[in-house]
Amino acid sequence: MPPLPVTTDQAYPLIFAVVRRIPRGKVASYAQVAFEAGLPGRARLVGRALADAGDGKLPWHRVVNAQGRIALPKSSLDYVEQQTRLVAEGVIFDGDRVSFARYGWKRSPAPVID
DNA sequence: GACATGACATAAC
DNA sequence: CGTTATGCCATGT
Repeated sequence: MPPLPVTTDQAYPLIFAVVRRIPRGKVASYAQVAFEAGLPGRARLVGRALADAGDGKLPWHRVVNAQGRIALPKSSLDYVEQQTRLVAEGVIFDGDRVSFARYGWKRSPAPVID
């Protein structure tokens, strides 16, 4: 079955709920947030949701693009804000990128069966 | 309704 | 590393 159609009014709360449970010091990609929210393939919608957010409590800074980079113009104040907040949480930038291997949020760490 | 734009992703070259 | 192309979906003109 194809993904159920969801209006943005319904989608935003789902997206925010996922973003809210990204732990401190961890990051998630837009695509991952969309996926966890039950909206596969809607990464762009996540970006819009965060841009529209305005909720001061929302840890929007823990969402970066698939390359581990901040998805904002480097010249923007929001860029600096996001980077500063991440660094404050202990995230170390490798140049302008963060390592998903070290800081990527894994909802439920898959137990390795050997 | 066509067209452009964007806090995106993926693949190909 | 880079650029281009394609898919994607909501908004604004």
